[in-house]
Amino acid sequence: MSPTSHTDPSRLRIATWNINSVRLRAGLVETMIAASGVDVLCLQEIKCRDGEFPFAALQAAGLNHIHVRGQKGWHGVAIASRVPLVAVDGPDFCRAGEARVAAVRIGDGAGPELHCLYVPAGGDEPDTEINPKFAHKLDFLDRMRTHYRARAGDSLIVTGDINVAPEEHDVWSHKALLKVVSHTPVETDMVRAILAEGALSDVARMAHGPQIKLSSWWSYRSPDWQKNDRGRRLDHIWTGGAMTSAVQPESFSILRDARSWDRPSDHVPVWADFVL
DNA sequence: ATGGCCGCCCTAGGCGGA
Repeated sequence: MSPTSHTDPSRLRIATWNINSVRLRAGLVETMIAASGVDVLCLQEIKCRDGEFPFAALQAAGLNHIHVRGQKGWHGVAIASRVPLVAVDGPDFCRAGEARVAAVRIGDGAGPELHCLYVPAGGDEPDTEINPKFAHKLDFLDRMRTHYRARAGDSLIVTGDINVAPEEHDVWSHKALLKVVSHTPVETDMVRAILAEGALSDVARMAHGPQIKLSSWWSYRSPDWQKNDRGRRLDHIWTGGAMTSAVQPESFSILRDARSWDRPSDHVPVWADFVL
């Protein structure tokens, strides 16, 4: 099992998890909070309206401050926290007007800014001429690039389901996935540019270097996800400015066990600790 | 690589996920 709750009040454990319906999996969210000792939880694909969010379940688990950006049936993101949050206007990355960005300041308003993102998956064909979903994904990523470039040096924590596995060892087979949406060169180059121009650090690779295989998502279609272990690292925690020295890379964790829970999400939780 | 699965919706096949 993974590290459990910690006692240092200045240390915040911040997690991201694509939950694939928060109403269906409110119980798993409670289990995850207990298993991880998480203080701030960023959720994607909540698949509900704001008022349908399972506030009581998260509050029962101690996350009393909740910011929801929902929509009916699809997409939707939320941030739930043990410490106070101040909601801020999130950057406008989505030209389709979908609920894919939630943004807060952690604490009383002077704390770092935290972004919870759900980047469009992009459909099947990695060709903007024939696949509008892929064009939408690239547009979303390009808006991210422009935004984070302008904010290089700011105190930022950027989390979420980025839907891109940017490095060779972020997929089970680099060669096999070069033409598969999530690992095509146009996408991986874009993510590298966002990180470089925004002076953002990828906490997973701060912790593990470039050579270790890491995954946070395994397809539902696999008859046995563990047997072939054909995963991809789609879920990310990036730091900017002072947050790059505030993060404790050795705390970085992927809760792989969660993929074997009863009726699991196809993504598992990812977290890291921050000393603020 | 594929599609084997999964969850949503004015309940049933279509859409989206990645």
